[in-house]
Formats: sequence, structure tokens, C-alpha cells
Amino acid sequence: MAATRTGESAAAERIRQAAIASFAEVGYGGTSTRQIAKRLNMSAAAMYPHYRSKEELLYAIALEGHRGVLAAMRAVDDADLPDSERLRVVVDEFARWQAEHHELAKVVQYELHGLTREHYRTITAIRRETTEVLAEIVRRGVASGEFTVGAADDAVLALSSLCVDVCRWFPSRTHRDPVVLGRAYGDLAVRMVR
Amino acid sequence: MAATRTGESAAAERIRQAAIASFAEVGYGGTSTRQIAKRLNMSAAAMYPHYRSKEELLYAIALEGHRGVLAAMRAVDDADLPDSERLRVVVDEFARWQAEHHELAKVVQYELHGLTREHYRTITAIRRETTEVLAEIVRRGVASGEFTVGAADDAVLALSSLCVDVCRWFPSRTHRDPVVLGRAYGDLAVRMVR
DNA sequence: CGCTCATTTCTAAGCGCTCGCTTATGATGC
DNA sequence: GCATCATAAGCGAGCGCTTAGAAATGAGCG
Repeated sequence: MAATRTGESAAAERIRQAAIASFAEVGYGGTSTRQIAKRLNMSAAAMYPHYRSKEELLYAIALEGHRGVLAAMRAVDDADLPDSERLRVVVDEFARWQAEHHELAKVVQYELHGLTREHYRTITAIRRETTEVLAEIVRRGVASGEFTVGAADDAVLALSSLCVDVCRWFPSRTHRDPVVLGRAYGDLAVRMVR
Repeated sequence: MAATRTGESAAAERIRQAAIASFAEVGYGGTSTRQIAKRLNMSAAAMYPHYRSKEELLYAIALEGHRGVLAAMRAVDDADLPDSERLRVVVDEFARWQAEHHELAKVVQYELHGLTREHYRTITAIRRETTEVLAEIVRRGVASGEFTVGAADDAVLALSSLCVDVCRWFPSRTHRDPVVLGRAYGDLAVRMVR
């Protein structure tokens, strides 16, 4: 998980991790390049050979995060499963991912306002694919009659919200295990549509 | 709605509204006092007679928002209703509030990291009361047998997430009417626990 | 292996600008 | 005529980012 991306230096990876922690804690606008550097005991100028600007660093993080969650969901999505089981597995994975990567997820979900218009468009295209994974499952469940929920669109929206919001509060006093949380949310998701 | 608070000047109200819009758009850290002033065509110094610092402005907004949503939910909560109906009405109101006040809600949900430790504690105390409104309903529904959901705590968490997350995406291409959204989410909430 | 040399990545210094906030002072209204 | 609220001006600090040059790195070759 969060494996070093091919063709990038270890320093770039460390810079991204430090930026994720700071963006998640005090926001993109609340973080200075000097603060990120300080977490790594390096000078602020040292990150410029790796990322040409603070915005490009945010973009790299946003790409990493959005691709990560989409890949994770597609990896567990199995169209041969019964609709309910299929939904349970995917929501389980989605919620678990948000919990396991809650700092990265916070940046992914709440700090996109720092992106340029063009970068923002690239990112939202990936987001639509993520939603589409859920939408396809719900549509098929409704068509087959296994899901009885009326408004499929609203259900997809609600399922997304359920999972996305995890990164806002995780971990809490009562919930610190991403696996346990994933299972619970998978169950709740099925209850909501069946 | 968003009525002027008693004992405060109209200018203070206008400053708060401008700050809400900016905090929601680019975050607390991404907003400067000069930006807020510019929205009102006044000098940055003009807000200091009303709010002693940028943090105190955020705190005033956070208080307004948290008290608002708590009051709204308590106003519609009716313990005499059947458990399902009671939950539906409260979730309807919660989701609708997040949609109607989505800018204020964004600040309330995502920008609290800008608060001092002490102010943060005051705010989280109000948050707990809000969650408790939902928790009470779910607990009673489970106790009476009307709700069949197993883990009541997880359900409360999920219901909160459902509503809170509305402010992140509202309005969207498909959803621009808070009333319609509230009804849909009220139904989904009942499906989830019954 | 040891050596050279080009490339990459680091640091210290600092540029022009903006930050949150204060001060001194003029306008407004009970 | 006194308190309130606005302004312009500006303080010290920190901002994103660039530069100059030193140190580290890796490839090619004896």
C-alpha cells in the first residue's frame, strides 16, 4: 500500500507524505512550504527539484489518492457475485480505504480547491469513475429486483457520502479498526438498498 | 433563517457572511482578512472593532452553525412519534439544513482546525449534543424492536455521515432542492435501521 | 575496484509580496 | 460632545519561489 511510484525518488515520496500530514491537519492554505520542509528536517528549497510548486505537490497527492481508491474498489468488484454481496464487498473496501488512508483521504476530499482549474478537471474525471462503480452495482440490483430502493441515484449519493465522510472523523474513541468499520458499513449499505 | 443575532450590529453580521463564503470556498487558512474585507468593499481594519481576530471570527461562525443545526433538529424531534417517523423527520431536517446552509455547514464541518484548543472544546461539546439527538432515537427504536439494525452505534455514525457529507457536494447537477433531498435522505435513513 | 565528470539534489540567502494586526486620525450619529 | 466605526498607513513576520554554489550521486572506463 502507498507503494513508491515507479520512476520517482524516495525524496519525492517523503515530501508527499509530509505534505499529506500537514494538508490534512491544517489545510492546503494553512500549510507553508517551510512547514512541510521542517517535518523532514530539510530546507524549503529542497522540494522544488521534485515538485515545481506547492500546487503541483497537491496535484500529485490528489492523483495518488483518487487513483488509489478507484483501483482498490475495482480490484474487489466482482460482477459475478449476487448484487447484495457485490455491493457489500465494494462498500466495505471503500470505507476501509478511507479509514486506512484517512489523512490522504482528507486531502483528496476537502482540499481540491487549491488546484488549478485544469488539474481540478482531471481529478473530477477520476471521481466520476469511482461513483460509477457504485452506480453500476445499484442499477443492476434495482433492475434485477434484489434492491427495492426507489431512487437509485439518491442511494448512490448516500452510499458515497457514507464512505467519504469516514475520513473526516476517523479514528475516533469508538472506532480505530478499519477492517471492523468496513464490515459494519458494508452491512449498513446493503440494508439501505435491499 | 440566519437571523441577525440579538445585540450585534448589522456590520458584524455582514462580516460573518463574507467570511463564511470565503472560508467555504478556499478554507480558513486560504482566506486573508483583506479578502473578507474586499467582499464588503471595506478596509481590512474595519472588522477589528467587531471581531478581535480572524480566529474569533471563525469561532463566532462555528458557534452560529453548531447552535443552528442543533436547534433545528430539536425543533422537529417529537418523542411521541413512532420511532421510524421520528427518525425520518429528524434526518430530513438534518440533511435539509446542511443543504440550505451548505456554505456555513462547510465551515462548521471542515474548518475547525483553525480554532484555539479552548474554542475547539466548546464547539465539540455542541457536536456531541447533536449526535445525541440521533443516538437517542436509534436506541429507542432498537429497544422497542421497531429497528432491527444490530450495531446501534455504527448506525448513528452512518446517519450522521449521511447528513454531514451533504455540505461537501451540495448543490450538484442532479440535486438543487434541499426539501427534496431531505425527504429522500429521511427515507434512506429509515431503510438503513428498520 | 578506484577515478573522473556530468548530473542531480541539497543549503543559505534573499526577492518581492502578502500576512494578521495595530496605530493615528477623521467621519458619523445618539 | 462623547462613543462608535470607519479609514489610510504601516509594523514585523512569514509567504511562495528563485538564485548561487556546495555536496552527493551514478555512469563509463582503466
